[in-house]
Amino acid sequence: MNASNGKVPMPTLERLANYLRYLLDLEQERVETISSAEVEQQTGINAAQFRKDLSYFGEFGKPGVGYNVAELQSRIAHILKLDQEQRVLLVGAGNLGSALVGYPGLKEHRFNLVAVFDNNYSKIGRKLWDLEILDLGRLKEVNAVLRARMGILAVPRVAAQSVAEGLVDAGVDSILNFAPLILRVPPHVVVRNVSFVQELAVLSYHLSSEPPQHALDAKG
Amino acid sequence: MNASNGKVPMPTLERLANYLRYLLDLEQERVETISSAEVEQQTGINAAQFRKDLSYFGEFGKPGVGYNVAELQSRIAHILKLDQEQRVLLVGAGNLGSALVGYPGLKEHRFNLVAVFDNNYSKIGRKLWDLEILDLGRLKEVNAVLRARMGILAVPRVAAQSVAEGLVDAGVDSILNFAPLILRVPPHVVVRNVSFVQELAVLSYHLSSEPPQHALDAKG
DNA sequence: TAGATTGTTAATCGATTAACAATC
DNA sequence: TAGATTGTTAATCGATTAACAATC
Repeated sequence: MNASNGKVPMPTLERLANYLRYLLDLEQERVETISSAEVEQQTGINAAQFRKDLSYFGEFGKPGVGYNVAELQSRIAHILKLDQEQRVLLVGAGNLGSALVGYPGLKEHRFNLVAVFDNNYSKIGRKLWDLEILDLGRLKEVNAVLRARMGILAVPRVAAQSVAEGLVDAGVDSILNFAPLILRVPPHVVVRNVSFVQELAVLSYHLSSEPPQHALDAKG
Repeated sequence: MNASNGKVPMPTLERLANYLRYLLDLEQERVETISSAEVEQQTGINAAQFRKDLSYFGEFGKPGVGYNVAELQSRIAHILKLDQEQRVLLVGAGNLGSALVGYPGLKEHRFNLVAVFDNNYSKIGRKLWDLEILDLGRLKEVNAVLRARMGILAVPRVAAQSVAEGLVDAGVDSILNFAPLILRVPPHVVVRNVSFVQELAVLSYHLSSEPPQHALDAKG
C-alpha cells in the first residue's frame, strides 16, 4: 500500500501534491482522461518525470490512452494520506498561527487543527477563530486524548526547540516548523521547515544579475 | 562580486541563509572564530558541504584556523543582498498578508514591505498595521514611484496568476508565491513557492510507516 | 491493425561527500 | 616545526530526462 519497495525521493513526494492540485481542477472541469504530455503542458513538469514519480507507487495509466483523472486523483490522495482526517496541533497563537487556523486549504485537504496552544497567559482561554487557546503546559495531557500525530510550530525562534520537544513528548511525530532554526528531534520524528526569510533571501540573491525592469519599461 | 564563474546550486543558496542565522547567533555570543567542523555540529550540515558552498563565492577561511564569524556573517549577508534594503510589495491583505506584515524577521533582514494591495473595497483605505491598504488597480502607478523589485503573493489561488502578471508589469522580477499553483511568468522573473498544504502532505505521507507513538508511551 | 502512450531501463546531469595537498 | 583546517579535486550518490519495448 506504501511505496512498493524502497524509498521515494523527497522531490517526488513534493510533486505528488502538485499533481493532486491539478487533478482536482481537471475533475471539476469534468476532464476524464489526461496523458503525461498534457500534465507537462499544464504544470511544466517533465512528462517522463511525472511517469517516473508515479512508478514508485504502482501502475496508474493505460498505454495508448492515458490516466483516468478521478482515479489518479484519488490514488494520489490515498498515497499522501489526504483521504483521511489528520489531526494537527498548533503551537503559537500569534499572527502566523491565526492565519493558519483561518486558512481554508487545510480543511479542504482534511487537515484538522484540533487544538491551539500558547504560553502567554493573556492569550490562554481566549479564542482563535473557533478554537480555545490552551495552556502550553497542557500539551501532553490534551494530546493524550486527541492523539494528533502532526504539529505546527509557529512560535518565536527561542521557544521552538523546547516546544518541539514538548510536541514529541506528547506523541507528535511530524512537525511543520516555521521558526528559523534547525530542530533537534529523535530519529523517528519528521520535520519540514518553512522559512520566509530564507525564501526571500534566495530571491534577493537572484536580483543581482537581473536588469532593473523599470529602466526598460518604456511602454505603458 | 557575484558567483565567481558559473551558477550556484539552489540548495547552496538555501543553506547560505541558514549559515547566516547561526553566524548571527555566534556573533551575539561573542564567538570570534569557527571551523567547518563546528558548523556541522551546530547545524547538522556536513562540513565539506559547508566549505563547498562557500567555495562558489571565494575564499573565506584560514587553513589551520577556521572562519572569522563577523567577517563570514557580513560576506554571506552581502552575497544574499541582505546588507541593503530590499523593497517588497505585498498583494493580499488577508490573514496571511497580515501575519507577514507583522513578522519582525523581515525587517531584521532588511526586507522592507513598502506597500500592501488588495482588490476588496471593504479593505482598501483601511490599515494593515502601519500600512494603508491600496487598490490593486494602482499597482503599476504606485510601483513606478516605489520601484520595488520583489513581490509577495498572498491572494487566493484563482486570483494568483493575474496578480502575478500585474506584479511583473509593475516591474517586479522576484515573486514569493503562497498560492498553490505554478505561476506562468516571463523568463527573467524568479518565483519561489511556499505551500502549506504541500508541506503537510509530505509529512502526512511519512506518518504511514511510523508506529503510533502513543502506544509505546508507557513512561509518564 | 495503426497510432498513441504507458512503465521502465539506460544515459545524463547535478549535488553531496570523502580525501588530501596546500597552508596558516 | 607539528597540528589543525582550509579549498578543491575526485568519487559517490541520487535525481532527471531520454529512449523504447510493451500494450491498450
